[in-house]
Amino acid sequence: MPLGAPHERSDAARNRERLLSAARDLVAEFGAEALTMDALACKAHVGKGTVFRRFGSRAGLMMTLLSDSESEFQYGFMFGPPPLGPGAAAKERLIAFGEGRIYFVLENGELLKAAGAATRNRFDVPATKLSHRHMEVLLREAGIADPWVMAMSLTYALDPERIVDDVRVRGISPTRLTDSWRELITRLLPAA
Amino acid sequence: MPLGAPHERSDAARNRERLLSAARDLVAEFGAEALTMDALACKAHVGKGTVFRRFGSRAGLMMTLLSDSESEFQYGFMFGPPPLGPGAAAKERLIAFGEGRIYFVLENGELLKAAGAATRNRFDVPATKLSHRHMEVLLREAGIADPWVMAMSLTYALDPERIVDDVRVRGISPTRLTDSWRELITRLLPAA
DNA sequence: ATACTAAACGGACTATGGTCCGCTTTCTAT
DNA sequence: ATAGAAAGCGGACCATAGTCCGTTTAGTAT
Repeated sequence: MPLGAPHERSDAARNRERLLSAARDLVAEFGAEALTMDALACKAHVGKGTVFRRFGSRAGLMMTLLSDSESEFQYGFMFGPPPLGPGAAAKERLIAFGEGRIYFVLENGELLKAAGAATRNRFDVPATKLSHRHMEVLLREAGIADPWVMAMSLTYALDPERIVDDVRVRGISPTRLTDSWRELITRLLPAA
Repeated sequence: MPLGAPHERSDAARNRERLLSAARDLVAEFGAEALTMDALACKAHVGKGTVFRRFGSRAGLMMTLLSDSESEFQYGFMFGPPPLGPGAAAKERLIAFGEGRIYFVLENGELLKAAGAATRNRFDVPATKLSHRHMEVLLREAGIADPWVMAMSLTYALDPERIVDDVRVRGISPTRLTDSWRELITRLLPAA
């Protein structure tokens, strides 16, 4: 909760816990795809309006559910050891970032797809902004002319829907994805 | 209509015309985003079931609406003059393809976004498959190790939602997009 | 303790994509 | 012309995300 928030009312806190717990149960049992807001409200013994006030939307709920694992990955590329974290060359860090991202998506794919779908402006997701900014900085360091736009191209190349569907629908192995990502970054940033 | 189709009944043909005409009117007047299937059925004086039998889904309708301009673009990169069409080097053709695609998306953005949204497996869209295949062939010709996967990365980099939002929401000029695409392909395929 | 206020609550309501199925129309074979 | 079959039709119906607003409740000031 943001600083300066006046005080969270006790009933609000209680309902938030109920909702998160019920949501985790439902996702564990039936998968994120199958979670409906009505079912969640019902299972948490809470009104539907409460669900939406708390999370804003289905996508917001999914992002909340993701935030722990997401924070962990973010910590990894911002403060962790090289080659993912600081200390390695931009090229190595980008390769490691893409590989990490691909495995992260494959672990949390359902949640990520659900968080991205039905969100206008997927880019408004804070985690997406942070990833984009990270790649932008590395690309600038590596001498790319328009790092902002290039980072956007790479962001979409790592789109959760793309990764999940490649692997689960089109039968591409994760290794092929990471190998191809490595080839992409290697050719994009040859000077090392 | 595909060969071997037994015969299109006259009432079916009449309703198809009515629907297409009504759909074009609605898109022209209110934009593709705002088109609802109920409104379309009503305006065409046709039942809702008829709309869905004809087009399958909202996305299917949008694809039908797109098919003329899409065919034109497809013709351009398959049979048209170089550098877009055959006769130029793979690298030049890829650069031209991306540029053409970016402008095509900016002209038909609403329809394309509407066609892609709400479609599971965006990749099932035939036009997308064709574009992917085209890039795959060019990438193989240029010596990319896994052209299928790389073509998928580039497909997502040219995602309609991405292009439209970059330009219309995030204020990036089309020129920056095409310049960055050129940089991407140039670095990706240096041997020319 | 009481009264007051702002926040939270809940569930009926709306919007919209998509499905279902009994009825109608067109075509064809006789 | 007639009858039968297959295709087409329409709109009631369903599922689900998201909104609205009158009611309840937790904190606070007296």
